[in-house]
Amino acid sequence: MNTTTRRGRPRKGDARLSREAILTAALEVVDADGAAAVSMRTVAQRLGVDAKSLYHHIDGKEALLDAVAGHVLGGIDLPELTGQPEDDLRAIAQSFRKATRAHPQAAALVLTRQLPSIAALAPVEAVLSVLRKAGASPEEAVHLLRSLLAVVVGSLLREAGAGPAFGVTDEAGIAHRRAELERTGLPAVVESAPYLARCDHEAEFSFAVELAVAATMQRLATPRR
Amino acid sequence: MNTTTRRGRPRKGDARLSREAILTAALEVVDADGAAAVSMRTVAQRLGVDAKSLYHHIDGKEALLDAVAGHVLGGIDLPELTGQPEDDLRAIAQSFRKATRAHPQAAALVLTRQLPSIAALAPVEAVLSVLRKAGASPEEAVHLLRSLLAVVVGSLLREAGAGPAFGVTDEAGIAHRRAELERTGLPAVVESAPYLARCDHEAEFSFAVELAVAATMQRLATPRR
DNA sequence: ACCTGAACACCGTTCAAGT
DNA sequence: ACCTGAACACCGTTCAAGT
Repeated sequence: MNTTTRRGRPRKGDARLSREAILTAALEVVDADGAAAVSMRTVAQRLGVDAKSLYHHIDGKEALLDAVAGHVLGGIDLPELTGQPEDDLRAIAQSFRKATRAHPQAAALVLTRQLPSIAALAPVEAVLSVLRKAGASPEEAVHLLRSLLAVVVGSLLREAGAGPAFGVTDEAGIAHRRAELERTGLPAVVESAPYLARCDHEAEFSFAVELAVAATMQRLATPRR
Repeated sequence: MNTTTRRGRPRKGDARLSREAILTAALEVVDADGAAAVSMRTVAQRLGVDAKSLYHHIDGKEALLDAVAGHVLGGIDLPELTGQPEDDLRAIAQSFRKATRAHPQAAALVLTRQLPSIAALAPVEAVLSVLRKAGASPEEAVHLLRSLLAVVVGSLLREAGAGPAFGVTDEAGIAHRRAELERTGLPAVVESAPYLARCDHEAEFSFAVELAVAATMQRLATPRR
């Protein structure tokens, strides 16, 4: 036991409060107890500080959550591009997934907040440049980018447990869910119930990305107008 | 001015409080002031009732929001199927969009909540049956369904102003956004800035759906394994 | 059966002080 | 320049009453 813990007036000579420290503390709260557990008070407590002190460094709770989301998104580790458009698009999508999987409890935050566009610029530049090299016009590249982003966001949102989902990953739950689906009596649902009841998120993500990449390449191969 | 307004003890002989009435009131609050404005107190006030009374009909705030989301999702008006798989998939996607556009402020709620799978069963049955008729196996139909759902959810989430977005719809904002994008100096971003700065949500939705439907049909035309 | 008063343990945020 | 005490106007929710 050393001198780092104190009661009462905390951290006299310790590191000062800073935007960076607040952000880190907030992310710790998210990772530990989920995004719903973030409050000015819980974050401040983790720093041994009064909640009101945070306002000297951050613009309020909404701004704090935006900053956390931006921070996670900024953690994307983009792949080196190979020049093979299909491989590169796949790899960028996977790096996006990796960034959100690093903080599962923060995923919904990242996918759901209106982010300051700047935060996501690096991956956007990467996708656009791959599409341009593959023959897309600057305009078409934007449409394709948005389609790809929709697939990625929609898939990761399902994985984060937000958004409409049907499948479940634990063996116990699958059987129950399957029985539930079969009881609906809807013919196509019943037929697909065994597959609808389970969900391998990684496989589904890859499937969806694969489909989107194939569609993209197919479209670029077809001369337009 | 008639006798419907009262102060103090409200609605003596009026319609009784009910789950249905609470749900409607909550949706009114969402439509009027956004999902963030929903509280047990604001909803109760709209019914001329104490907040605590709601607990006799609903399981708490989270359950209330789930119910509102389910209610909006339940308002989907599915198209009659034509037997043309591509047309049918497109039409189902558009009916999904229509349901969320009917309550724009509730869209994020619908797209973001872990819904009781039952709520979305009708559209799921529709999509699965179209895919089966188009030649998909029960298993492949599920993967394709999930991919399509991801595209739809991701696109609508962008439209709802949640999730990462770049474009803007008002002429005033577009110029500003464009300048901002050009200042980044990222070559592909700069090249596409004029298109990146604006976003026609309906067109982007249709584009993404079109791409996904094309990919789906292409895949079903290719014999698997 | 349904509604509420009193009460509790929380929130985010402002502002005038304190060092 | 940075932090906090006092204070305000909110939250969701429980429980013991009241009708």
